[in-house]
Amino acid sequence: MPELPEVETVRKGLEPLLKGATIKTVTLRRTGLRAPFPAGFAQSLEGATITRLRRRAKYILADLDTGQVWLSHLGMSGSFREVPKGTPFTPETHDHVILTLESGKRLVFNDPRRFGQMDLYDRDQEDAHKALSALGPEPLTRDFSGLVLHKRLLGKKVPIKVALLDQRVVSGVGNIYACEALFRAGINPRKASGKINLASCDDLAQAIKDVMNAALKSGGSSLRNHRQVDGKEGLFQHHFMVYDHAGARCTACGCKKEHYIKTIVQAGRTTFYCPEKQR
DNA sequence: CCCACGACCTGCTGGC
DNA sequence: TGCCAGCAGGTCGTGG
Repeated sequence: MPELPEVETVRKGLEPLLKGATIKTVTLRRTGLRAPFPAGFAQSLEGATITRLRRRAKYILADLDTGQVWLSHLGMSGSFREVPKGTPFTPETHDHVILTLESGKRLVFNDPRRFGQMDLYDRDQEDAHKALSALGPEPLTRDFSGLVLHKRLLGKKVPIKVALLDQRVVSGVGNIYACEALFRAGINPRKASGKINLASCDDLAQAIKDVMNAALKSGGSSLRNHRQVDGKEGLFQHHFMVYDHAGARCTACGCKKEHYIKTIVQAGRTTFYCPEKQR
């Protein structure tokens, strides 16, 4: 469940549980996810108190009172769930990391595909962390605008859809919101990113902000039964205009002609778009 | 540097 | 009904 709105929803869901919480024990049920857990991972978390929960791009960052930061990425299929105090706990399939807090509550990380990531680094070295150092601007801040996007796309030949998935261009956008934003901005996903003029970049940057803000209000999108920390599902999937709508009549674009949402594959990912609106 | 492509995993769906 | 190819919200490394 992992683009910016989903990750931010997870962060918010974790906050009441984790902020100020002290980690009592950590159980690792395998040696790593996509990459091995860092040396001394469990021991470094044990006894630490979480002072703050942040998000950068699709990463959840937990500041510890030890000066370290606990980094998590959900990959394609990762999720956190809370197990209340006193509830008997037996691990389910793909429960890989279990934190028991001093409060008696538990936090479980489950990830069937194991594309997720967990790491630990020193807070004062944050700029040097490989996953974070090259990230582009946060789309929901003032650091991101049509002008900024335009500059970042200059000279690029990759299709705009592919550029939006590049976390160095703008961070936190994934396949769903790339498709939805391009639709809203009326931009053809195949268009060479370096050839998009400033006015269109303005539209696109605004579309990214709009669609992500709308998704955040709905608690993100829940595909394939994915749930948030509290067990509820996000609702934004009901507001998709193109994503997952292949073959459906395009109604949202407002033009009167009868036409349909098409798919193409770009950089190995399915792009959904309306050939009429996105010329 | 830039870009295309495969690899990493498991689970679900749709077509035969 | 059962089986299997194909596909899934992401990143990273390796080539040319």
